[in-house]
Amino acid sequence: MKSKQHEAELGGGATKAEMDILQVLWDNGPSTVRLVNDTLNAQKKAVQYTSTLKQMQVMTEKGMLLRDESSMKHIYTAALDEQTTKAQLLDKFVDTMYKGSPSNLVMQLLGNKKTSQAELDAIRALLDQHQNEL
Amino acid sequence: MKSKQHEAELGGGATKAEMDILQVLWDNGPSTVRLVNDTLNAQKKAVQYTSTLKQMQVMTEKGMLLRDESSMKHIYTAALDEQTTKAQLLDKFVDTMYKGSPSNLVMQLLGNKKTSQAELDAIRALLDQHQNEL
DNA sequence: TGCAACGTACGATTTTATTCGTACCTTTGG
DNA sequence: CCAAAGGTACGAATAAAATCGTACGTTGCA
Repeated sequence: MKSKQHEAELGGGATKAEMDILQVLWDNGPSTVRLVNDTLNAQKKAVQYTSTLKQMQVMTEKGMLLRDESSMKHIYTAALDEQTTKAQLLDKFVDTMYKGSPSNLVMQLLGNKKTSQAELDAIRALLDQHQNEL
Repeated sequence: MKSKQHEAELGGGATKAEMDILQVLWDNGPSTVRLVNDTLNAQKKAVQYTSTLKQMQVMTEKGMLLRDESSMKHIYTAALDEQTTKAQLLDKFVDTMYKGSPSNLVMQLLGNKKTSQAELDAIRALLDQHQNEL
């Protein structure tokens, strides 16, 4: 017996290297390892082709990626879409950092010097819009 | 030559175990390893005293914690306060997950089923209040 | 046809992060 | 005085994440 093998992960996991790969797949759509690796390297992340390959194979085993092996050049796709995944991660972030309270996070955001006035206006607009949709 | 020894970390780091310890220190103020360890165990995290000790020693080396060794029972303090640290982590989170745009994060929050109406109201109130303070 | 280019599989290594065991020092009560 | 309780130091064992090297199969084309 192992400990937990896998089970679609995410919601709990996704390491830095994994997120980098997921982001490329979300941005480019279904891709080959070659494309993902080239993209990563173009982004300043020096990494060997086989490292990316291995990483993606592992992610596939974990259920984070789906693989079409009908042709020799396997095509990978992120199992979950960007929004769903990020919503889960944000949720976890809010839980651990802000005791599960989104408003606490916003409070932090407001006090953050780096949040520009334009951003604040945008946030307010979003809130207004959301209000109207109810 | 190593690779980078340390340099006050944070802004880049802080693993799960480290965050747990920091949170205890923020909640309780300067504490002994004993108190931190007891707190962690009370919180369901079963961990040996020496594990917590070692972890805190490593964190001290990294500059994340400050240690007063004037008495035999060393007293540890988080090097950075809670708000500052969390602001940095939030900043990083927004950068990597929302291309640096806080409003994108809020958009996600609004679409998140788990964000209650009460939370939304609270967020609006915060925004109004913030507006008035300008 | 034969070889260079390009792919995948996979074991092994390296690097971090975590957890502990053991040795040894200090304080305190009987 | 000395043993028990409670501290710190530190090497080492585990676990988890990330990176590569090497072996080997497939395809295109000179």
